[in-house]
Amino acid sequence: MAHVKVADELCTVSLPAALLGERWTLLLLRQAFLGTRRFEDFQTAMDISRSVLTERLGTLVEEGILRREAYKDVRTRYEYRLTEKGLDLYPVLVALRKWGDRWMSPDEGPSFDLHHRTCGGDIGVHVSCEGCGDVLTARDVRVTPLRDSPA
Amino acid sequence: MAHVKVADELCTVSLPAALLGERWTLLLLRQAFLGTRRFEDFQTAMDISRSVLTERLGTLVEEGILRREAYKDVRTRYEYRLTEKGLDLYPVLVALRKWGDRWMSPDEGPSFDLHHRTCGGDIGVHVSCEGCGDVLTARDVRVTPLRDSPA
DNA sequence: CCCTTGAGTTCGGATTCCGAACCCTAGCTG
DNA sequence: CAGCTAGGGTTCGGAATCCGAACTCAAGGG
Repeated sequence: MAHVKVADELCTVSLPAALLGERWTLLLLRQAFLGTRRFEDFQTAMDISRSVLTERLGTLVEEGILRREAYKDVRTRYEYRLTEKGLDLYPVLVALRKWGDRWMSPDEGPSFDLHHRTCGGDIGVHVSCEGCGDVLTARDVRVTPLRDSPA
Repeated sequence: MAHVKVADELCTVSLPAALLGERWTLLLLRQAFLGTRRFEDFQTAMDISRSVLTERLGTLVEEGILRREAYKDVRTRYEYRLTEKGLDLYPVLVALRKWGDRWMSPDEGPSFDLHHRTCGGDIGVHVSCEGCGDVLTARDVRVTPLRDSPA
């Protein structure tokens, strides 16, 4: 995370935003959630330069979002797999996807579908109130500064 | 969106990922959702260079996520406000925040709280099945490629 | 008139990114 | 066993971005 200074006002939005808002990182995670695991596969799927890929994979491993693991195929290979922490980013990616479906959908429609593995239903993401259960939008939420209010 | 080629495999995850995964963009949106609207306020709150801020605000306006509007204070000012399309990114930001709370929380805890405006309850984001209503994780979801399967 | 403020623009130097070439190790091939 | 190939990187020079600081420009204010 080269530009963590970007988020030096320690905040639980800006820290992850600084990490994920780095070129390629979100794309890389998308690819990981689609099942890509090997260096070569990331490289060809995303058409990213090898040096930058090395670096990004490295940061994500450092951050504990991916785990680098050797395994025996016909010979020793390495794979990058999502950790618990990484898998926990799923809502972010799905939210991105839902937004993309709605606002940036290419004419041919999305390139893959998501369904509930057991019942086959569509997947959704919702911001909701843990108290009353209502589904909320930005306007229904009140922000309360806790420390030195940010400007 | 300088590096849209990054996402030329047209996909409703990679398009937004390429847009938001650009340095500063997510931070800028966080700031916008916190209520920042003016050039100067963004600049000082995020400590971003003015030229890059100009450019980022520009792309977000082009993309229809922000709207630039003149208004009369003591004199004519400009503000950048979230459009409908922009507001609709809220789940992404909240998902980021939730993940940050869980995995990157600084010792002092988060710097602001979110509550349901009407009932005061906590805010959550969940991936769920629109069919059966279950809350899902990445492992509960099946991916079905629709076009040329991406490697 | 001169000063200040908001909102940018411009510019030189520092970073980061890119593509292409190179390296190293294991297994296979003959 | 010499040589070839593939996966997974590293290195390098040039191109694209980013940064901080200074400059611009218009509208009030004193």
